[in-house]
Amino acid sequence: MLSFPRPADVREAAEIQRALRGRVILQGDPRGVRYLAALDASHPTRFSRVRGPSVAVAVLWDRVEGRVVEVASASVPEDELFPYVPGFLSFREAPGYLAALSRLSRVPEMLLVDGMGIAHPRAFGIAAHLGVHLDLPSIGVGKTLLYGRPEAELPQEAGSAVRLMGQEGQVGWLLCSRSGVRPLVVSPGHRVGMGESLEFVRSLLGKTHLPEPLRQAHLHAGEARRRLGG
DNA sequence: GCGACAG
DNA sequence: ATCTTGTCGC
Repeated sequence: MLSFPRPADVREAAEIQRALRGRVILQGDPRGVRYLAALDASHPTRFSRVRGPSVAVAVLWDRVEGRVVEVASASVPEDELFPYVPGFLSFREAPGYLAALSRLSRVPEMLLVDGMGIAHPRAFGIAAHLGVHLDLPSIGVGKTLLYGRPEAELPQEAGSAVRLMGQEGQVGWLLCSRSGVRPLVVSPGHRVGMGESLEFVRSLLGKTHLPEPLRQAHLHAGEARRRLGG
């Protein structure tokens, strides 16, 4: 697996993003995908009951059976982590995800990542970065907005969506996963079309706020981290 | 200069 | 991101 360089600072990180963003391909149809990996991480804070390392999780999800088939994780000590800076999440979380993915017994056909795809100030959020790095189709699903302006009033009805606009056109969608909840921020990462990214995430919605594979990844990440912390 | 700011 | 019971609304 290719190395994932750690930038010395935020300026260098932004240079890396600008150097790689041109590789993003915003076309592709993931409807036939069966095995995907959902990625989420759990970090301790000074308010955490449990101290210890951060944990990154890759959940292998079977879209035909609609269930988790495998869970892999990797722990990363705080002193190895790039700091959290909005706009630079990939430099903090991608190394752990790459380690977790390498522990899966099968290479997923695509990635579903907790965070942004191209709905990002430099059009290169963590889903785009991981997709380009691994040359895999990827989609970002965020819980709050980082970049972009909704084209219309926020969607209220379950399954409805509005376009999320950047300076040069659409960068994603705000998708209402359940009636009355804050919409999800859905954006293509790599090798997936704009409309296709929305349809794909819709196909993974269950009865909760997050798409089921990401919800499972979130649960497993928290559980794994608490297990390590004692 | 001011506000905004994924996890 | 984390902690956390009950409680209110679709």
